[in-house]
Amino acid sequence: MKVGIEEKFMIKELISEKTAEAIKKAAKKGELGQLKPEDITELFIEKTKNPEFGDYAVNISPLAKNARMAPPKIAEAIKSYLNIDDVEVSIIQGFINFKLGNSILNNGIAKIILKNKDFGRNNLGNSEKVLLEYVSANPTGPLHIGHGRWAAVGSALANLLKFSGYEVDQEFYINDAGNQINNLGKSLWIRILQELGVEANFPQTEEEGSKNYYSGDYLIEVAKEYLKHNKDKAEEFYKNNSEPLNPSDEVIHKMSGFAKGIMFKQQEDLLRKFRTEFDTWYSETTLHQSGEVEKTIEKLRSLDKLYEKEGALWFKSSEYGDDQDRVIKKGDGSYTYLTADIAYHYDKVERGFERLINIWGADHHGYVARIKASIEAMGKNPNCLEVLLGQLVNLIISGEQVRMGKRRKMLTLEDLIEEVGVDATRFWMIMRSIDTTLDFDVDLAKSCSDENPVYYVQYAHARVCSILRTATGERFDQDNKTLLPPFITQEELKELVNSEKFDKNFLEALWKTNSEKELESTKALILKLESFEDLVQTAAKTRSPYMIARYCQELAKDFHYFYTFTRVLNVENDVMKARLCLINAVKQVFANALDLLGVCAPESM
RNA sequence: GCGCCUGUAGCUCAGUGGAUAGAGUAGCGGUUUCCGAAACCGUUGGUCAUGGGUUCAACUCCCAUCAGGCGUACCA
Repeated sequence: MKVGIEEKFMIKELISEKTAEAIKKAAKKGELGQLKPEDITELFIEKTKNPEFGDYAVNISPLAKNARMAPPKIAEAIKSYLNIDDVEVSIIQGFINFKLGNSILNNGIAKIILKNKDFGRNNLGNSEKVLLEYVSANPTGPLHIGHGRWAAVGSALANLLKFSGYEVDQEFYINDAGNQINNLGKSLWIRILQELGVEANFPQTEEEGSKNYYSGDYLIEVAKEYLKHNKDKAEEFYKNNSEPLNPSDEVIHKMSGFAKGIMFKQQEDLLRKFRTEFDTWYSETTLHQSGEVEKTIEKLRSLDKLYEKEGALWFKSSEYGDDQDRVIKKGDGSYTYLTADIAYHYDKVERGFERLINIWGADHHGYVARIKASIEAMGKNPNCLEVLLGQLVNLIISGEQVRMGKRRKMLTLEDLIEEVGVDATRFWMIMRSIDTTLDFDVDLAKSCSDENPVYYVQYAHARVCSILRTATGERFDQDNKTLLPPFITQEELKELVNSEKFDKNFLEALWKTNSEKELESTKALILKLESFEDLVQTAAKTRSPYMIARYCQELAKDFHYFYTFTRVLNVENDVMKARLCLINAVKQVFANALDLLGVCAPESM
């Protein structure tokens, strides 16, 4: 079956277009007072607050100013030109309300069956080439919970943007150069010495430089791994480096190289397990080695954006809105972190990406102005860079807040996933707007109870599947002790939702009932399903995967409500078929939505 | 001091300048001979931090104040 006109449009679009037409007609005829057709602003179609009013509504009060008429009169004038098939139009004060008829609702289901996996897909992005960078952790230790939030949100956002017609590349910038990497090497050296039985300790106080070491236990394993293959080498190093805290550059280099290799591999493996897949792993070191960093400096120099002061080289970022100028090359001749980052972002633009989206922790927000300044200084449009600043994560364990410290003992992302599972962790990480500090309640996320929104959603999906299984399974007749044939065979069920030959007429049976509850719950469910398309666009536009998570909860709610009042099986055959088709649509929408989140939609649980 | 984020029900959070500010959870009271009760229904609970301003209309926009978080490096 081909997609008919009715199935092409979202209900909101349909109402919006028809209303705009009606307003234009009324304005042309001079029935809207002073209002001219060009005064018409974008109409805001909303769901009604109260179902008694109808299903959708548009508030025409904003037109009152230009028209110089009372809102109810405006509404009356517009209404007389408003004619939408199978939609009842009514007026209450400044609102025009729309009540949808059955055939519009049936079309909503038909659209889902026809579009299937592509229901919700749209072309908002218009193939814009996006580089989405997130996580970008230092390879100096295990990923922590905060990284987990960006991994979950970032990968979900990537899915969402792709679904909305953007061409997305996901990238992880490996901060594998600079001081922290040296510190990592020095720290590993101490662990290796300890494994060799040498007296070697991390500095204990800040004065002694404890901040410059990674004293977490995880390096013990790395030290053991190193010694497995390089024991002789380590002993040889020790002969020439008797002071544990002052190894030679050669030792530091070897140690940091080994450690970061292992750390990076661990991060990569964990992220994959967490369903976060990057297209590119971009190493900071390669930026230095390829001369990209030098080239960037030369470019800025040639544009007269650099100057020397107090033995350092500065970038005039304050010319572009930054609070102050920034050091590009330190007094000791080395570069700051910013320098490579400028080169990196310039490279992103040079690679042909039209939009750069970064997810950064809020603790990096001071960086936004400098990077934007550098993009502008290099002659590109700084607005192509969108930085999504996410607030941090607090862990709640047994009702108490546990603060994360990088260099102390901590709960890593791996531990969390181990305890809570990938699905629950992802859902919890995604379900809040990134503007708010996330309280991650480990006990709640772990609990397989009604308190856990993940299971609430997954349970709804499993319930749908359970009905479908029951529908096609043989039944045992208690009274006669015999087996009855299934309600419907596998083949019949498949035919019912076959998008090739789909005939929506049989959906009329959904409305045969006289039960208010059945009608109401069926209608609410269909409206929720239909609204997914619009929601995806809003979520993509505002870069808000959390909206998808909320939607899943709402859909689950509407389905459970439907389930409670409306039986699918053991009803008249044509009604059953129509309802089976409806719950198939529910299953499909859950699958599409959960897929965007990277959360499983289980058949049973 | 300055900058960014936050402040909405006991708790965790939604809310696009528009109708009586919503959900989950907690509390209280109910619902299962019948497709999965990991569910559902009802009910209690609000000075939308405070004070001004703009607007026909403000939780929403602007200003100030208060509170919390995060920044404010020749660290990354």
